[in-house]
Amino acid sequence: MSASTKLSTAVQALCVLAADRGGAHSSESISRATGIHPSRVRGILAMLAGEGMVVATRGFSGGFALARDPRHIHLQEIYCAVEERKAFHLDVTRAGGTQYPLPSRVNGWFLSLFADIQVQIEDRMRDITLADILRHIRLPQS
Amino acid sequence: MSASTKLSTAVQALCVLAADRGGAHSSESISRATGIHPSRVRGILAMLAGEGMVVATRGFSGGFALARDPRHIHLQEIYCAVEERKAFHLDVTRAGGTQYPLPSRVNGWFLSLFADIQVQIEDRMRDITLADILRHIRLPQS
DNA sequence: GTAAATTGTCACCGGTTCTGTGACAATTGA
DNA sequence: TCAATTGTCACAGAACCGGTGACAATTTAC
Repeated sequence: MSASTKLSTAVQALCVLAADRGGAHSSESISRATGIHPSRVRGILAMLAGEGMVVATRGFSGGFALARDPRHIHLQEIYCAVEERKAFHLDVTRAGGTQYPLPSRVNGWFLSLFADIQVQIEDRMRDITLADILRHIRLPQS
Repeated sequence: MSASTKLSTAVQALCVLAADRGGAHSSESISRATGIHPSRVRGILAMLAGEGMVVATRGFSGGFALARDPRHIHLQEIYCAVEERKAFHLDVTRAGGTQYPLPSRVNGWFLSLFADIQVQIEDRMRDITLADILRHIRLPQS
């Protein structure tokens, strides 16, 4: 994994919110715009709300809205909010201790390399804002 | 996922081969050094043999041996040989055509971003050779 | 105060992928 | 001829992911 589809889903939902910042959008309406199941929309936007990118209000006429200007929402934030596993994940649980020194040495080296690459990727994503994405995909304004 | 354990396994096996280039190493002996199942060793080294990094000889006193100097075996080659899926994979099969224009636009944008990142990662791996890895892990010479 | 709308969250199912393992044909040298 | 070895397939178990439904908690409208 891996960048799963969660990242894409999150960005799609944010695009809907950014396209009309007049009021709150329900998960139902976001689902109509994207084809994503409402429960999934709620689950993913709840993660973004937990990181302060989105404001979620319950109850009648509730829904989701952007908490900030799209120019100040960075792709790296979105990525970190929805992806718990790193892009390059290496399972080291099976590196059998001292019996096999080679696997643990190699895995240790890989872990530091992957951490390095991860930083590189996140730096790259830190330079991309939601406003940039909106500009590139030329969202058909509703 | 995505850098699976296959990459680590491949590097471990190559380290064994590089540590003693005198003769061929059987999958059995590589298994003893790494704890990896012999069948798995064969499967992964067969991929590397297909890309010309390793020479595999069948029959009595057969086995695997490096085909080149470790200074000329690059991590990027190993990675491409064993990993069929890209690190950043995005499943776009579910982007439902014209009914939902937003998902396909966002996914298209992501695909190009991920392709870019993939190039960055592979460039990084192209600068690392098997000899570099051996130096860093200080392989206990047999 | 009651009802409706909405989020938050959990649980379940089905599909896919990965790993570990065994088995066996093909090949090669003694 | 026989033993050793690769190449390759198949199978099971685990883990993960996406899709879906259900329901409690919360808030507004009336």
